[in-house]
Amino acid sequence: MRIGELAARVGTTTRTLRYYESRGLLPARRDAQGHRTYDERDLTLLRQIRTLQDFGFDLEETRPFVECLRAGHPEGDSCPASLAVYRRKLDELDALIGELQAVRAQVGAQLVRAERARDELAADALVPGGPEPACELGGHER
Amino acid sequence: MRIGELAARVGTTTRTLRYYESRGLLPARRDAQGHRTYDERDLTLLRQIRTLQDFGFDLEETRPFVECLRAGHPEGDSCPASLAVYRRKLDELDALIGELQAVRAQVGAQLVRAERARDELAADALVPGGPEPACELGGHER
DNA sequence: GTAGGCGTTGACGTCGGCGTCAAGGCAAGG
DNA sequence: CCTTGCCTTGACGCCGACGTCAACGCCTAC
Repeated sequence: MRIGELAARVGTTTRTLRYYESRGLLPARRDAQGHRTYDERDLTLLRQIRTLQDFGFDLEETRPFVECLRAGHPEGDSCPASLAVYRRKLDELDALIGELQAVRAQVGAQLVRAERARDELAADALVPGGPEPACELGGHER
Repeated sequence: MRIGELAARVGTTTRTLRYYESRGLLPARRDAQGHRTYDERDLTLLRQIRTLQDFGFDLEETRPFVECLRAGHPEGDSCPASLAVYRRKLDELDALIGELQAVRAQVGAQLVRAERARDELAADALVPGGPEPACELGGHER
């Protein structure tokens, strides 16, 4: 199988495969014409890389998985180094999610505050007598 | 106030202020020496930018807030355009947090699965008689 | 012969938000 | 006079994961 076919089979581009090779992640054999040649094993390696990439793993973080497969293990995560990457990623994700949730809360609060301020200004404009600055003790209507 | 002092007062760098100016976000007056000159209003604008940046807003997304302040409003989020940015950001954050939680769940599941597979292999190695493939009906000990 | 379709290497572009020089100006202080 | 310290503009570097273009080679089909 040549580079175009492999790329098509995993839904990526030839440029990407050449890039992986330049990073030493997915080296290729060459045929008589100097064309890159891949087999079914490379397909497995590439699928592993792409799956992790889809999860947001850095390319370097996929390396232990690829080496694990290349070492003959049935799964890319059958090796301690891969598990370590999993755990590190989980920590990163937890930290990031926590930060984002904090930011979300802050921005949400800002929006509520700003909308309330806007509505109060609008209400003031509708009442020519001016806004009621505070609510005195006892009933305030009539 | 010149650029170095302003930068120090908000805890950023002169390079950053010049970058903001190049983006048209924070233009500066010039003194007789051609040095950039800022006043307290610029300090307010800059603090608004930095606050939003810390929340993860793109520089372009801070522009409505800055223009709102420059238009004389008391707060950067006193204008509809700013509120729209808030809402868009909340949607983005919700989407992103959701994606990250989904990824977290997937990676967590992978880790559990891989660890279990590893432990089973280890247990097999400890039992020379070989692993018990399945649990037949009835008690299985003694 | 030639056009199409595959492959090759090399090199520059992209995105955002700056960091980091390089080379120079101008003013105050010793 | 010279140093120190602030400022100026201009330009390249960085990060990751490729996209895109250029110029070329080889094989096959018409």
